[in-house]
Amino acid sequence: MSAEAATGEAWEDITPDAARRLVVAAVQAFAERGYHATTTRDIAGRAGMSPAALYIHYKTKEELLYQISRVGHLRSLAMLGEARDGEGGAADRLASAVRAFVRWHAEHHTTGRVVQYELGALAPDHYAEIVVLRRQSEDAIRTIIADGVAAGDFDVPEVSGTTLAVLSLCIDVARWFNPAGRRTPDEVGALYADLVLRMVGAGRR
Amino acid sequence: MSAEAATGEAWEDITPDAARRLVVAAVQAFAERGYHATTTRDIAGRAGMSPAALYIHYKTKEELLYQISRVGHLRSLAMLGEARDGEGGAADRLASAVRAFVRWHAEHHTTGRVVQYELGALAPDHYAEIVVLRRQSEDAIRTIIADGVAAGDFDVPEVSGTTLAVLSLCIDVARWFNPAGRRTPDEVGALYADLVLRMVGAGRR
DNA sequence: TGGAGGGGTGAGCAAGCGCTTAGAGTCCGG
DNA sequence: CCGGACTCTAAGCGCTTGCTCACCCCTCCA
Repeated sequence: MSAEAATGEAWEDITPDAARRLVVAAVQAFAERGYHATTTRDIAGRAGMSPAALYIHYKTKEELLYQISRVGHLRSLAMLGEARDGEGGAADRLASAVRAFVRWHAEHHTTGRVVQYELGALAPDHYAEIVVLRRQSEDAIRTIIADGVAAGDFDVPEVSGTTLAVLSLCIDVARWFNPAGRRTPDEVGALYADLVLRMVGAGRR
Repeated sequence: MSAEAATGEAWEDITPDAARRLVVAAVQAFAERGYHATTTRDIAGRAGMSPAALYIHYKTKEELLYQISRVGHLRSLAMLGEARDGEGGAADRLASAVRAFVRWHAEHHTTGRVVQYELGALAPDHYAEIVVLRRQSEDAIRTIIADGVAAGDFDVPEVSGTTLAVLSLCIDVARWFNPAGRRTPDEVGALYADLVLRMVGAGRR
């Protein structure tokens, strides 16, 4: 199945409705201001509730962040794992992975910003768990690139460094993407897929 | 003069010594924890002073951040401007710019993190000023790429998008670079310069 | 020698934070 | 109809924050 079959955004699966509204509000506030500059009063206000209501559904403010981070990372991993295990050569799979990953970060740049840039606010045990997920995502990309090199389809002098570069490109989209800008998520995805294939020297042989 | 002649790190030019120690302490604290999670007590403690001493040299906590951000951005701009105006073809100048920029972000990743990721904590007037500097840095890279396309040395379907991609690569180094890691700043700079030249299709013709 | 100025500290202020608690309202099952 | 569970609010607590102030010490100059 195509890696581009992106999982739905939103947090529709979160119940009850109040818990979902809090998560959505937290994502927006964390993305705009960062975890530490966001207050529980701010989150609750955006969700149309009192600050105390937050603690009915979540143990702490940090647990909200953890939930957002975990779900976001699991989605990333699912997307990249799907691309790695897809059919086709390494070039097709790499292009597919980049298109999907870039598009996700563009379409869900608010979630992306929280997921990628608020790691430092996680409690140590939560952080350790998230790091494992991030490592697995990195491994998925590295595997595709290594496959390409092994098959002679790619010309890559340094697989790990190149893997990091590919991830940097994809992740950083969350930082700069502007929905009001001139490029759609699909357009950025396509451009970046092409740029990445050039980086790995696909098609030079 | 070569763009790689990087300006010195450090903040040696800041006087008096106390003001300099406060800036150095602030850079470290902001890089580790982020602006909002850093307290004035934390900064002052790292500088070996009392919290009140901070206000002898700086009007507010935000002014400290602004100073760090402004100097960092001016250094970036000087570096990139120098590369743009350097001698040689677009490929040489682009490679030079990327090598210098990446190396700077690797060597000074603490400053780099503050400069690139704590923009949201700046006061509106300071933020507006910094955005101008960032735009100029982006323009420097775009100019080199446009020159390459015009000269027929580059094969770039979308100059602006590619410019953003190049900046993403360079900037993101500050986020992940680890001095204890296996790559030196020079090695990352060289790898990234190569990757960027492939991205713009230099040497394909 | 005394005063001014610069640099610094300890103590504190006003504001705000994350989180808790007592009480209220609603809904549902017995 | 009543009691329990769930959800929520108003009010508040203990603590921390950015910043200020009164005072002190040291150096320099007239």
